[in-house]
Amino acid sequence: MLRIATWNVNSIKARLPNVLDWLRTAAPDVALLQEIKCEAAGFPQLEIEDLGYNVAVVGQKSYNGVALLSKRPMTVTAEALPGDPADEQARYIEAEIDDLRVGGLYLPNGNPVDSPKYPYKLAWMARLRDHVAALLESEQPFLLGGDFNVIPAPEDCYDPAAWADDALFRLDTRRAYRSLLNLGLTEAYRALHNDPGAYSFWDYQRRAWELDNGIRIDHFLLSPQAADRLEACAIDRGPRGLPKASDHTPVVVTLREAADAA
DNA sequence: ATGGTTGCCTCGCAA
Repeated sequence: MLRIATWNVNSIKARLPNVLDWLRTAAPDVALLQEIKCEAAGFPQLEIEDLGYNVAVVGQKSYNGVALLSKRPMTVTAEALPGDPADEQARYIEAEIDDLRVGGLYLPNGNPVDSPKYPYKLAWMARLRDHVAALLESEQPFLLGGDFNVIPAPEDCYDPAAWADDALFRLDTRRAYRSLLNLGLTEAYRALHNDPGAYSFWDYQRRAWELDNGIRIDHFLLSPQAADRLEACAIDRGPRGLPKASDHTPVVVTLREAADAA
């Protein structure tokens, strides 16, 4: 089995004890981290390597930033989402691990929707769609994991009406997300569970965690060849309830090995 | 109730 986690840690420096504890106990084979909020030189590489991970980082000062951790050998295949060389935001990292292509992403938030941030989000999603189309051409199994900043459906939100015009839920956002899925991808959690209220993010404000006012925005999208190997997908709410928690909690997908595929 | 919280490394911006 291959277990892959995604977690928006909201600053790797502020979260290091929580992240190290979770990696030790959950011990995923691969971990995709978002919002590390530091440059590659400031990433706590040694502490994570001590847990048995190879480390690849696409960093940025203060904002964004993604990392890919793998206990197995990996080859980095991309350090930016193709399609806009002028885009300097650190939001995408991709590697080959065994026969699997793994992309870790931090999709733009997009709020406020009447600012340039929203068109940037939609443009980023269009670039992601183009990149997925290219990956599908190869027929190599692949998986995208990360903070998509997209609430796919009303059951993924504690109060859909309140979020109707938010950049994470408005119609144009969900339309772009569906057009990505319609290329032939499988969203791992929803393929295996039909429970409403399975959230991955709770705002720091307004006692959102205590009231379970959450949203589900951290996802795994699988190519057909990867979806054939999908075994499980789970949200680990544990880390969100600990002191000094990130506002996101980890999601873990389990794939059968290539040799075990049906 | 246009509030509230966290992290960046500033005295505001992003989420």
